[in-house]
This record gives sequence, structure tokens and C-alpha cells, in this order.
Amino acid sequence: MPRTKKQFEEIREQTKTKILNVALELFAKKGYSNTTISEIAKSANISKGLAYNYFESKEQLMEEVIKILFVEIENMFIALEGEKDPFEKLSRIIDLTFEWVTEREDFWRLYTNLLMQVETKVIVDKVAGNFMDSMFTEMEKMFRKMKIKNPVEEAKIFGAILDGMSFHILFLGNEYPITQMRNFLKSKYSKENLV
Amino acid sequence: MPRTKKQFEEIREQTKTKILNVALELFAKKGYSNTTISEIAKSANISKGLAYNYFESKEQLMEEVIKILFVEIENMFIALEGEKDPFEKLSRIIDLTFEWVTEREDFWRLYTNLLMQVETKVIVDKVAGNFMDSMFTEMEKMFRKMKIKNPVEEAKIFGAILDGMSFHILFLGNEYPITQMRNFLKSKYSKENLV
Amino acid sequence: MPRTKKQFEEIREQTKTKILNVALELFAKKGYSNTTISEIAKSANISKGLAYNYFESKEQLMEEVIKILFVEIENMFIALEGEKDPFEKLSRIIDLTFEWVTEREDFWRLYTNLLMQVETKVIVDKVAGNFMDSMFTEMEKMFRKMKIKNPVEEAKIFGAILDGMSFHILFLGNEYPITQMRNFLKSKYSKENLV
Amino acid sequence: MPRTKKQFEEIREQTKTKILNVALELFAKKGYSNTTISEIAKSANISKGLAYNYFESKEQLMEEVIKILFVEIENMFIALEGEKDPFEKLSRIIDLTFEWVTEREDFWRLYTNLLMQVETKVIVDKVAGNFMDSMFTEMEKMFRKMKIKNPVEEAKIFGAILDGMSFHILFLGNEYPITQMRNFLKSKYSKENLV
DNA sequence: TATGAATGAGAGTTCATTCAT
DNA sequence: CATGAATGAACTCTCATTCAT
Repeated sequence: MPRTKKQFEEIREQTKTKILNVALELFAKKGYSNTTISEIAKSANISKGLAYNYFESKEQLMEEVIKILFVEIENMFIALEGEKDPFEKLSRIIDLTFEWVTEREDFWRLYTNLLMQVETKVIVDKVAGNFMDSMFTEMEKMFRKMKIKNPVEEAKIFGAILDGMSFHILFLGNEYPITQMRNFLKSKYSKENLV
Repeated sequence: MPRTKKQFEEIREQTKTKILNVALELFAKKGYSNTTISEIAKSANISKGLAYNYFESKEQLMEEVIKILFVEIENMFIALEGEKDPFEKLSRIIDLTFEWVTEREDFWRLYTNLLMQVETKVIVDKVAGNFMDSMFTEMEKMFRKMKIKNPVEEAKIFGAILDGMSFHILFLGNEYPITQMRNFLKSKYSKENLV
Repeated sequence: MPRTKKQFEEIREQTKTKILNVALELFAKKGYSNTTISEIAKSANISKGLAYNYFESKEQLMEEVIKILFVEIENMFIALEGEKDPFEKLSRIIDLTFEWVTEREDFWRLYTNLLMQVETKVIVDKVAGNFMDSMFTEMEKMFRKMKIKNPVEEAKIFGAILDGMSFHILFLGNEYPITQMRNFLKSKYSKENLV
Repeated sequence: MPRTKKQFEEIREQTKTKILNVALELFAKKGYSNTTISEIAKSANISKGLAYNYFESKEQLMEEVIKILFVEIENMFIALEGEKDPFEKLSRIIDLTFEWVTEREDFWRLYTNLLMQVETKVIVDKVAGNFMDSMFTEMEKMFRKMKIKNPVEEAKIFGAILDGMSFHILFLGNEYPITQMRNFLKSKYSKENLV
């Protein structure tokens, strides 16, 4: 018996997800330019031609990958929304950042690459808008709740520390004292030390 | 009458410098893979072939660009060696970083790109070795002189702030409150606030 | 509906054979270095890029051409294996050599080129190994069967005559008295004259 | 004091000879296509530009190299003209061939390459004419003097043996029993065995 | 006479994209 | 829906040749 429309759609959805996952992984590992459509197709167990059935071009595939990337980042923050205690929230942000940067290294590498290159930055802007602004605002709110002086500036400093450390970890790998710094940072931004 | 050896050397010096400057700019703006030798040649007003008279390959050109980058970074630190007061030194490091990141944006963009991209990381390792370690060590010494607690960790935090902020400035451009943050950071790391 | 696997295989087989034939002809006529992939593609009525769908590199294409060459040479010898009478066999080797050198001139030209050119010798060694040794050994056996004195040396002399004559024919073309020499050689190496 | 016209001409002659020798060596060792004018100039301790002062083009340089090649071959034969005894002459031809092919391997390799490739063959024809014909004629005379039957054919067989063996020696190098075959050939073509 | 910087055409190679089946 | 053969533009790199000095 022929498949129903719904079944077809499910298959389509599955294939598309497969391609996106594979593309994300490869773009992150090897960079956008050094990843070929052939490789992606092979890794996804489909033909080159079929990839073009799902995505107009390599660039559009990249766009969709970036979208996923930012959705995941957004989800990370949504997961924190329940947390009302700003000190606890800060602590969890630190944890999450360290977890992500170690467990999803490629992911972060792709993210950082994207932001730095003028050409891909356009794509990022298109799909992610001013996400960095909202991050700063989010953190500012936290610091304000904590009654810290200069919450605007402290939020930016805090953001810089997280991104800067991610940087250093990605660059130095195991040579970086990850656990030690994580604990140090959490202590530095703990209730006892901040207030 | 043929040109003298000195004349030839001057020509080579000039052309080589021109190529290197253009390459630095383009590599920084577009990334290594997305920059072609053709573009570099066109920007430098020379023929494609001539570029290969000066550099064995695209990779070797990149290497020389990176070398220059790190020599300049080194010079920045050498300029600070005379400064014996650690608080003053810290303040000047902050100033220098902000000046560089605004005045020599390409430079920093390239530097950041390099640290993140897998493909160029190999080249960086080859020409720059463990420069980041020595930076951390240098900063650690400063914090030790200041009798700050946990100098190792504070050095890493400070480095993260500088790199993280540079990152944000490069990404956000004029939207980032550069002067404001510069002053805030200098105040935060001033003698009065640290001791 | 996509083509079946078999259909694809047929297409690949056909195109590959076409490329190989053209490459054989051009490599033979102009030498390896003086033949470009563009020329081969044009002669085969395909795009330059397609050639690389079938062969990894120019060198690998050459390797496959050489392989074919040696397979055909081997087949020539296999065809003779049924022949038990050494005198008859010798006669047929002479005939075959003359036929090949006239009917498959490109083939022989390539073969001769290969043996002489330093650049291709490496490739030949890779795919053909010590084929010349086995040829000498084969001929030596024949002469031994004929109870000729010094079979080792005579085999080498005989081999030299065949290769030397092929060389002369290729060089002089129709100016060389091919039929006459063929008959003369067959008579010289006939049972009546040898024993 | 300024150099005289004659001195200038001598210098010119020396430089030209130097270039030709170097070119011969390199063309022979690496093949025509794989030898660059730069290499030749560097090996001759002159500038690239100066080479073009002496030779119009790479091809013309090649032509002159070939000329020298054939002059040397001719000299080899002229050296034999004094020898009136055909048996002795034959023996010396064998010796000379073996000596050349071992001592001037590159030389012979170039010569063989030239004859095989359709494009360079044109150059050879231009400078050397039908030298092979005259060789055959020369040998034929010898065999006629010896009162050998079928001197025309035997001359061709003999020529084929020499060229074929040169071939095998160039291809197999030290694996070929050079001395053994040289003695065998000389014995085979000695007065005792021929008459 | 002599230099080597500079050119430009063309080599080998890669790959996003198209399309007949 | 699915295939992979085929294209063509663009890439890195090479080198014979020219030319200002």
C-alpha cells in the first residue's frame, strides 16, 4: 500500500534533519570552505543530488545550520529562565558555558568562526539578529537584581570573561586548567564574594 | 647597466611588504580559505605570478603574515618592559589593547580568526608556539607583584577579559561602548580598587 | 526514476575506456609531460573536470594506461603458451612483434617512451615490476629447449633485436623495409638455420 | 684598458658553451619539459635574462644541444674511419657503444627520448637529417667487406642489437650483465665465428 | 653586457551545481 | 523521490619570456 502524505513528510523531515546534523558536524570540524557537499551527502548516506532537493545551495544549508545553532543556544538560556535566584543563575551560566565549550567544542568553534568572518557575519545577522545585545541585557538584569554597582559594565565584563575563556580553552585544549578556572570563577561570582 | 644589488633589494622589500599588507588585510577580513591569491595580487597591483616570486605558496604567505602579527604583538610587550610599576603596567596593557583593537582592527581580527580556525591553527603553532602561555605567565608576574591573591587564576581572568572584549568590539563595532568600558576596566584594575 | 546501478556502471565503463584510449594515444605521441589533461578531455569530448571523476590525477591516469599496456603485452605472451614447439613459438613471437609495432604503433611508442623517460620509469616500476626479467627468462627457456648454446645470452640478443627493430621502425616508419626484415629474421631464427 | 673585440668574442663563446653543456646535462637528466630556463641559468652561473641573449628560446637552445649531441656521435664514427679491418672495426663499434651507454648514460637517454617523441623528432630531423640511414649504410659496407651474406639485412640486425641492448641497459641499469653481454657480442661477431 | 622583477598564458585540480534518467 | 555523471568556473601554482635599468 502506498505511503500516506504524512509518512512522506516524516521521511522528508528525517532526511533533512540528518543532513543538517551532518553538515553542522562537518562545518564545525573542518570549516565551511573545507567541507564539500559530496562529503556531507556521503556522511548522510544520500546522493549529492538529493541534498539539493532539500537545500537550494551550500550557503542556504549553512544558514539553516546556523539557525539550529542559535536555537540551541537560545534553549540553553530558556532552560535558565525558571531560575529566579540571580546568584544561582550566574553559577549555572558558568557551568553551562564550561560544559558546552568542552562537550560541544566543534559547535563553539563554528559559532566563533561565524562571528569573526565578515562574510558569514552577514548570514549570522540575518538569522540571529542582535542576540549578543539580548545576552548582555539578560546578564545586566541579573547583576541589577544582585544590587551590584555598574550592572551594565559588569555584565559586559562577565560576558567577556566567558567568551574569552571559551576562546582560551578552544585554543589551548587540555593545557588549559579548565576545572580549576571553573571553580575559581564560580567562587569569584558567588554571593559571598560579590556582595 | 643592470640595477645594483641594493636597488634590487629595495624593490623586493617594497613589493614583499605590499603583498604582506594586502594579504594581512584580506586574510583578516575574509578568512584564509576565502581569500584567493588572485585577489591579493589584484589588491597589490601585481600579477598573480609575481606573488609566487616572493612566497612559495599561499600557506607560506600566511605563515609570514602570522609571523609579522606575532612580532608586532611581541613588540607591544617589549614596549612595556621598561614599566616597573605593575599597576601602571596593567593600565597600559588595557590602553594598548583597546588602541590596537580599534586602530588595527584587521590585525586583531586575523589574530582571533587564527586561534579559532582548525586549518590555520597548525600554522600558528608552527610560527608562534606557546605564545599564549608566556602571556599568561607575564600577567601572572604582574599580579604577584601587586600581592593579589590567586595570581595564576587572576591572570587568566584578566586575559579572558581582554580577549573577550576584543571579540565583542570586533563583532559589534561602534555599537559597543568602547571608551566607557575602557575606563571602567582601568578603574576596576586600578591600585585603589585592587588593593 | 533514477538509472539502475548497472546503467551507471555501463556509462562509467564507456567513458573511462574512452579517456584511457585517448590518453594512451596522446601520451604515446607527445610524451607524458607534453600532454595536458585539457587535450585529453577535448579529444575525448568531455570536460576537464570529468576526467577527474574517473582518475585521481594525471599520474594515476598514466598508471592505468601503463597497466593496460602491460596487460596486453602479457596477453600476447599468454596466447603463445599453448605453443609447445620452441621454433614455432619463436616464429610467432617475431610475427606478433611486427604486427604490433605496425598495427598498434601508439602502443609501442608509449612502451618505448616509458622505458626511457626518467619521469615515467618510476610509474612503470610501480605497475610492471620486473616484467623485462620475466621476458628474458621466458625466451631463455625457449632457447634452452632448442638446445642452443648460451641460451641466456642468446635470449638477450634476441630480445635486443626485437626491441631495437621496433625502435627503428617507429623512428623510420615506411622507410624501413619491414616485411623484408621480418622474413629475414624469421629465416635467421628458423629450425634449419639455428640447429 | 678595455677588452679587445677578440676578448669579448672569447668570453661570449665560453659562456655559450657553458650554457649548452649545462643544458645538455639537465635535459638529459630530467627531460626537456622538466628542465626550466631558471635552472639552466643558475647552473651556468648566469642570469635568466642573459640566457636569452644567447638563445632565442628554450626550443632553440634544445636544437643547439641536439646539434652538439649529433656532432659527438659523428665524431665517434669519424674516430673509426682510420680502421680498415672490418672485423676490428665491428669490435670497436661494440666497445664504443657499451662505453657510451654506461659512461654517458644521460646522453643516450636524451638521444632516445628525442627520437621517440613526435614533436622533438621534427627538431632532430632538422638538425640531424637521416643519420640513421647513413649508419645503416656504414655498417652494411662493413658486412659487405667481410663477405657476409645479406649484408643489408645483417647491418640492420646488428644495429638493432646495439640499440636494443642500449635500451635494456638504460632500463635495467646494474641488473643487466653488461660486461658479459659485451664479451658475448664481440665473440659472436668475431672473425672466427662470422666467417 | 647583464640583471632579476614582472608578466600572462596555461597547467593540474577541485567542487558547487545541473540534469537526464 | 533519487542518482551520480557531467559541467564549468575558479582555484593554486609554474614558467617561458620580456623589459626597465
